[in-house]
Amino acid sequence: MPLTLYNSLVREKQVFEPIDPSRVTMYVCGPTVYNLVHIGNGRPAVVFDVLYRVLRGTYPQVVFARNITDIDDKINAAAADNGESIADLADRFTTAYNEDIEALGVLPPSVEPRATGHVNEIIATIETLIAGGHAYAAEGHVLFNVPSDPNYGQLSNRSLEDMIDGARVEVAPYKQDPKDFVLWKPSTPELPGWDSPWGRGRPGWHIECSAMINTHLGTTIDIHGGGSDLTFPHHENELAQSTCANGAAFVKYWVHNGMLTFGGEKMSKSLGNIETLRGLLETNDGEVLRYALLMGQYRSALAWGPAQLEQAKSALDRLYQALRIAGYGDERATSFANEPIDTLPDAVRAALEDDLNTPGALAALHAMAGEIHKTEDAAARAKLRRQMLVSGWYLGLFEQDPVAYFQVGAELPAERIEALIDERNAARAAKDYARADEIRAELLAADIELEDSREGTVWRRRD
RNA sequence: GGCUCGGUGGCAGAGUGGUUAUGCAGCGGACUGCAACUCCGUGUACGCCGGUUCGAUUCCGACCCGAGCCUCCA
Repeated sequence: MPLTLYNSLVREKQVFEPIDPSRVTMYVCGPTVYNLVHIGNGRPAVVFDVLYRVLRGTYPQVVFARNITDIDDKINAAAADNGESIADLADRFTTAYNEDIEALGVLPPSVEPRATGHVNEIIATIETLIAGGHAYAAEGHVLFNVPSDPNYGQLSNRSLEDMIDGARVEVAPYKQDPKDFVLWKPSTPELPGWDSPWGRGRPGWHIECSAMINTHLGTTIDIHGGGSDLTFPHHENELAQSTCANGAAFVKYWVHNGMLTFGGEKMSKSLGNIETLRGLLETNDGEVLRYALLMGQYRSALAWGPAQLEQAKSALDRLYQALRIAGYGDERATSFANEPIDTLPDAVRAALEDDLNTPGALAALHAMAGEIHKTEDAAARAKLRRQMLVSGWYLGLFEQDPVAYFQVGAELPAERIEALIDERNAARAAKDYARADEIRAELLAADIELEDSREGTVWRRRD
């Protein structure tokens, strides 16, 4: 089965056929780094990480760029508030972002370009647009002339007339057309800025991505990803700029992830109903958060909340439980890094290749876990365990030792726990159940739970 | 108002023109000294109304409801 992806541009699922199978290119919009990211920002990081893993398992070379927007009015404002440079502020939050998504098991992209590192390319792109009659300078600004692009609106599927109706923005006097958008804007002396043919200023948001894609990936790329809320205006504008500047097709497959909802509403900074990733990581295993993000198909809105987190935790526990009893050795999912996609169990592969049906893949994983429990055969268990771990690599799960998964963070030292277990088992052997239960209660008071089995007693941390 | 996408059992969430995932929670049972883990069983789910069809949750139409975008937003 070939990989299919839902292409937002044509609004249907398509078979993925790369422009050049020897070099697949993907670009995903990363964060604007002016504060800590929230869990909603974690969704595209995780979703496109899974896609990256699938592509890597299928094609010999995948160039994946995920940008950092490090010049922006909010960054300027935050830096001014803190009395620090925008570079220092952006560096801090870039580091924080990478730490946070690493905790979600997200692999580093091939390249992580920053807007401020591409000002020359941005200026060059703007000059090309001006030369081509697609942009004009006015009062220190440079604007993209929307009517110069006959295809404008194709991605977000709206006509120019539609846009005028809903326009909620004040029309600046220097705009030739109300829909024109900024490529370059002037900076006051106290604001960060770069010299340009139009005076000292800074780039607009959309042009960064166009310039960075050109620099790192090429004029026409296979996949452009990002949140569905970026479709308009950000991606529509990128598409217009790049197509007009390059005179070539820009993106073959536009892929957009749906939003996280909290209490039925979109989780967003403006509504304030957000939870920072960092905050969630204080009380939750990153893999549990990742599992929760994978519980829904990436295009759908996904409900987020404490109940969903509990569900994710219980479900992931069940899978780790199966890995544990299957005899784990030293193998983890990372032991199977970059295994070709044809080593995946059919059900998992079929699900992932069907527009990244991660809930389907997780269901297949649970089926494997059930089989592990139902068989006594060590070879069968080993095979199933291997299948689970390979699947885990593709999903970015099972990166922990299955015993450690249940034990990290325990209040008591392992030696103390083991000693109590030995004492309890001696009591059980002597049929002194009162003492045995006393010990178990003592451990439970320290949030340590015991599991007895024929192979002996194991302990786990209770959450 | 325009453009999208949805409404599936208590919750989350796949999927399919007929055999109706999966997980969490609940209930009953097995296992266990008791638990835990695990296993087995259990719930006449597909917004509403028509239409097509031998048969629709799945296709078509209308309606109701919800979410997203149209301003920064993943």
